[in-house]
Amino acid sequence: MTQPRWLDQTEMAAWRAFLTTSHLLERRIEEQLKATAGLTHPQYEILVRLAAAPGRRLRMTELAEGVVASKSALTYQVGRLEEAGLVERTTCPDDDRGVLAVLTPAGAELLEKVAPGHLEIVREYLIDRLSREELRAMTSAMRKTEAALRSG
Amino acid sequence: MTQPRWLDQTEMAAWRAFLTTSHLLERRIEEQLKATAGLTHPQYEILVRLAAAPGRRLRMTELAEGVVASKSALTYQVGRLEEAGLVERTTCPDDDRGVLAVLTPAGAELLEKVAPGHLEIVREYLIDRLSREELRAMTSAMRKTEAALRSG
DNA sequence: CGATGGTTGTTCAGATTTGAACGGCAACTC
DNA sequence: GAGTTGCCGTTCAAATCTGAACAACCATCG
Repeated sequence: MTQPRWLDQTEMAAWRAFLTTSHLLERRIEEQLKATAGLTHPQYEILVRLAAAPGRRLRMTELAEGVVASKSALTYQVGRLEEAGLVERTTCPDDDRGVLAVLTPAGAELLEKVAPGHLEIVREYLIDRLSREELRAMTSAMRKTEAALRSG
Repeated sequence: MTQPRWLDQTEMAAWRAFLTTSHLLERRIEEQLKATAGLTHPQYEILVRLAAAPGRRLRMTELAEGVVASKSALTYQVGRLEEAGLVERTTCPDDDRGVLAVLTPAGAELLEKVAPGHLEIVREYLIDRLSREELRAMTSAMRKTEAALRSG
């Protein structure tokens, strides 16, 4: 029977600002990617993760955890990217259950073309507006929450 | 022909932490609300906004801006909430085009019942893990971005 | 008043997400 | 090595979101 602990004014302001801003920024990014490259944000993030992975390939499950998507959502999006020739599927040599998503040269090329415009948005609306101190504090805060959510 | 400005390591870490954490937290909140009240997060946010509004009512457009949803998504969700008896629709007295979404007593009651559990999650994973300084910095950062996105 | 342009909310088709159920394979035990 | 348990990715139906098109209404101006 713990007492409900409401958020005080400062805490609530922080939470509402975070919630609203993350949605607004998501919307802006989606708009930019769709206009520039015909990609959704989840699709772009898949390409980014693959590009950064050794051999430009990742197991579906790892990829899903990386981009924070459900297994079925990832299956769907990798299917779209495969149709577009940006990603290929290979069966995992070590584990016949597994599937490796592999970035194709065309995928890598598209990513290189699109990334600058995407990062420009991230800069324009978020990074460039923050002081070094705010940047540091935000990273620290986000990592604490991420760690807590990943472990649960 | 501006040179592409990549993010340095610190900046990229901040962005990735923000992106990942906002998705993880969203997922956790969705899970909690669905299990506790059968509500989606967007639906919960609609109830919150209405509860805080004068007369517990808001124009559809204002509501859509408040919760950061598209017009059609709001139409859909208000429809669900109306079916559940948590919200009612009234034509706006001032403007025959307008529709007022009004929180019903049942909606207010459900919100009071659900809010503590929801806020407990927000505390557990975000607010309570942040120092006062981090909280302040995050609010400041989010507000700058929000202002920039709202004005554009 | 009548015309024009902008706003409001809904509708619709198509795209995407969700979560449960499933078949196939791996790992471990006895 | 047969049995059991669990993981892997996909499939499916249902729910939700998106963006364009639309009808109804407001506001302004001549």
